[in-house]
Amino acid sequence: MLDMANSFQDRGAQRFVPLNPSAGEPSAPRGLGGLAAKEVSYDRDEEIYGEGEPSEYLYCVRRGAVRTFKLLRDGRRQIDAFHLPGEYFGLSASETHRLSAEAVIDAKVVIVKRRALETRAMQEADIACAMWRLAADDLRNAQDHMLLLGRKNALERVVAFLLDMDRRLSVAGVMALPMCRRDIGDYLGLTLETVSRSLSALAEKGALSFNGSRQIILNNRARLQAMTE
Amino acid sequence: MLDMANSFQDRGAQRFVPLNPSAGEPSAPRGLGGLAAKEVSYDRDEEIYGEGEPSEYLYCVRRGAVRTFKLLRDGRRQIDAFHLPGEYFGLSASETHRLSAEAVIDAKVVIVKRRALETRAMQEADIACAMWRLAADDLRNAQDHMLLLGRKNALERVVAFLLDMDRRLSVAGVMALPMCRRDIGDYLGLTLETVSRSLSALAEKGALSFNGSRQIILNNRARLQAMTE
DNA sequence: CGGTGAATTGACGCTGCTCAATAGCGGTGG
DNA sequence: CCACCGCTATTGAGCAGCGTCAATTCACCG
Repeated sequence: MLDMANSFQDRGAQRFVPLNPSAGEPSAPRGLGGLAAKEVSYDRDEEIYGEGEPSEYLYCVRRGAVRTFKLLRDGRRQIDAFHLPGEYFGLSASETHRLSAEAVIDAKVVIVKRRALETRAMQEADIACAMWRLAADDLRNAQDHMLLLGRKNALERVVAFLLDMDRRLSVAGVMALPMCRRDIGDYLGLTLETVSRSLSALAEKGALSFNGSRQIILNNRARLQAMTE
Repeated sequence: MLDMANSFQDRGAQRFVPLNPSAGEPSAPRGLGGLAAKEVSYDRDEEIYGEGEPSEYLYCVRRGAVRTFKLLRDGRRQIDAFHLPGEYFGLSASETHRLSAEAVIDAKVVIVKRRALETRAMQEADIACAMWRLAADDLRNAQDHMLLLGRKNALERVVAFLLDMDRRLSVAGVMALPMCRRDIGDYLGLTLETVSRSLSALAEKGALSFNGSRQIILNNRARLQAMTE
């Protein structure tokens, strides 16, 4: 069960709040505060929900990766966030989704009925506080990302992305990106070509090493960090 | 007192959630859920709080306008949001502010101690839900703004800004902008010159009329709306 | 009126986009 | 096992939209 002891303390990224700490159960995990949960699988590029649809669940990524995004009528896409194992998404305060969600690669997610969550939240302040924290964590990420989209140049954006992904999914110093260059571009407000060129430039400078186009090793995190501030 | 009856219904923008519906009281308004509140005044461009400082209050704009923003080391600025009368800001889930806040013009704000709010929230789910809604509304705005910053061109950005401001502060079809072109640019991820040029182009096309550089009348809202979708 | 900060407008240049060609990589089947 | 195919990524050339720098002009206030 979700640890509520410090609901108001600064606790860092949401992914460290386990939906189901006794992980590994195949299906019907106990879920948030004992609420019924269900596991669902999605294929690569499969839609999880669409913008405008009723918002019925809170989702937690178990395996794979998910992108949430918005589209303009002519097809321009802005990816809001990538959601990796352990992270929550899809809980909206409005009745309908304000974003669409798709699996970046084959993914498993755990879902909890929003209605049940809200009912519990009206009774138990702990649950309501946890929901507040989820929204607040998303908001913080969004604020950082607005600075990136509004004021950083291409290289700074790519470096920020790499450092974020490195922190969230590196194993033994190697990150295996689940998403393609177009996804990265649509997240960073760039084209896939500009992303590719920026990565090549960083590799050229020795700031990173490739192990195939999606496996990347950062060679000097502190120096990269200084490039985005 | 904040209406809690429909805490989980889709209720639109946060500014319609009155902190103190019996407005007009000069000082010490009753505030959120009966919590002690205090009124504070700030001069134009005065700092309300800085990024990194402890987050101690929830703020509600009573008069004037407030900008919240982030800075890069070299001075590039991204304005996160403008906060107009009736709107809340400054409540962070973390212990420290992730944004800075300044008065755009002379402003009065009502403040409520965060500690008191959180104490109440742990007891009353209503309060916690209201806090969730505040964060969720901010998040929704941030998501829309990321699409704007990442994928819209200069003209589309300026049109989106005008429609938003028109909705939030127009009186009898006329909006009196409290902020300068630089503020608008830093909000839209543009330079002040590009903002000025876009406004001139719109006036040239007859889409809007000026009454001095900061008083603007939109002439065809539906057509403008179609330009940003 | 005159002064000061804000806004407009112009000329020019650069960053990142567009369009296009090529190279790499992973999966599939002969 | 390797040849092939399709998708992804890289790289190049040219261009355009927005930024930069600079010169006026405008609006507000003493």
